[in-house]
Amino acid sequence: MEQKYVLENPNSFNSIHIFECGQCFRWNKEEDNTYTGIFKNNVINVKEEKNKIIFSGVCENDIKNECIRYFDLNQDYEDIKDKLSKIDKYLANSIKYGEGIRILHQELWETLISFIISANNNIPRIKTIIERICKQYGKEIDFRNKKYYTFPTPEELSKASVEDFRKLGLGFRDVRVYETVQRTLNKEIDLEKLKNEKNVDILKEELLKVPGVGPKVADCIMLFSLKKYQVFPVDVWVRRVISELYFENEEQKPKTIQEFAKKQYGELAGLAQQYLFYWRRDLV
DNA sequence: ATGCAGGCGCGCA
DNA sequence: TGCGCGCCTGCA
Repeated sequence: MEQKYVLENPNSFNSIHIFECGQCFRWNKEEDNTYTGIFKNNVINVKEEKNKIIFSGVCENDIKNECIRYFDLNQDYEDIKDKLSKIDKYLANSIKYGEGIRILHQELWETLISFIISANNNIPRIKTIIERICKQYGKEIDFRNKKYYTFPTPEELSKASVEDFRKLGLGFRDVRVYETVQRTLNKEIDLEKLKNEKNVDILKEELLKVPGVGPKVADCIMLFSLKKYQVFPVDVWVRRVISELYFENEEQKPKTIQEFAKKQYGELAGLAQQYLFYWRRDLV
């Protein structure tokens, strides 16, 4: 049965900015320019109308609570943008460009596997691979005469062999994902412990032990799932944009970029990263 | 066709 | 500790 939640007078909410800024892989644009996506066991359609956002879909629990958490609706993005815009004109400019960005609160397990798959990969292919995994191992949910598939739990994914992953197109990431599933099942990787770890340095150290998780992937997981707004993932685009804007286009090392970001943007560096990334990647 | 895409893991100094 | 290199795959 379909549920509905209407957010009145939203601020800082733009579907394109949110779903196309590179943080998520399972939201797709519909013919009518709304977006439909799936998180946990929820299939949600997001529709923007004048002065309101309409969330509708099939939800295990209360759709309002699910959306408030997932879309970070209790966070004051106007305040965040004000603070960041004062830092420098480049950031202010990119914030104007991606004013409706929000950092989604995505499930740790899905984020972990998705970003292991993202390594040395491109977004269309990442999305295709994830859809294949979900269709093969997730649970089916019907919504408006279409079938959607949940992201498989560790138990569900444990049915896949390395060869199965290879057939789904993971390439050399097959062993990494397989190993991660196994280690999660035997509790060598403890998802709950990771969720509860407050210290970002310890958290990163733990994430780096996971096969297929290097510095960049670990940062993405911390920002996109564990709400660590201070971490600043450095991918090729961020490296490019920071080098161009602040280092006279001289390509800097990731380490230099991170040190710079911490100094320049402080505790909200991760948010700054999203605005800069979205702005720069959209230029091409 | 060859290079490249939101890196990682390995081997070597 | 820090570097260089190879890697599945699909697409331009």
